[in-house]
Amino acid sequence: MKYWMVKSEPETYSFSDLVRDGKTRWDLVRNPTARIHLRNFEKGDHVFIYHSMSDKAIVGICECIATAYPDPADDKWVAVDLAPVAALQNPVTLAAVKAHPVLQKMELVRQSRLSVCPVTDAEWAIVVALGGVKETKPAPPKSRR
DNA sequence: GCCAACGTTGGC
DNA sequence: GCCAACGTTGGC
Repeated sequence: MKYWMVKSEPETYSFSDLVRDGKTRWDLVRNPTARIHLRNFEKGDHVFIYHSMSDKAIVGICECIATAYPDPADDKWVAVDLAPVAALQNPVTLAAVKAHPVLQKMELVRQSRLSVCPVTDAEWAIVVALGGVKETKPAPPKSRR
């Protein structure tokens, strides 16, 4: 199993939107390097969600539930499907990442414009330890009678 | 195939 | 709002 990070502006699509939706198509990625990474997603890989711009923090974890397929909007590009796994209790901010001797070497810092990038096992463990993990369950079905 | 001009992303 | 970094476009 591999680890990844995808970025999104929370005003456009946030981790809480993903929790609400239960799963989502991660599409509209229009960068050649990001596409290479997306194509390497395997089912079961875990993925950090990073909120860019207004938040600038790693906020949650999701899982790849469908590997790359053509982006319905433009089949030159690809999409994957993601489902939420857990929120970070304390989002790990970009400032914290830059302040950490190991995390400051993350692709997130090295190439800030890349919207899909790999995360090493070591980086993953540190972020999870710093952030703490809170189970994110789909809303329980409403009892009806 | 090179490179200047322009566009986009995202941090500050 | 500015700018750095990177990508894309198009003239030559």
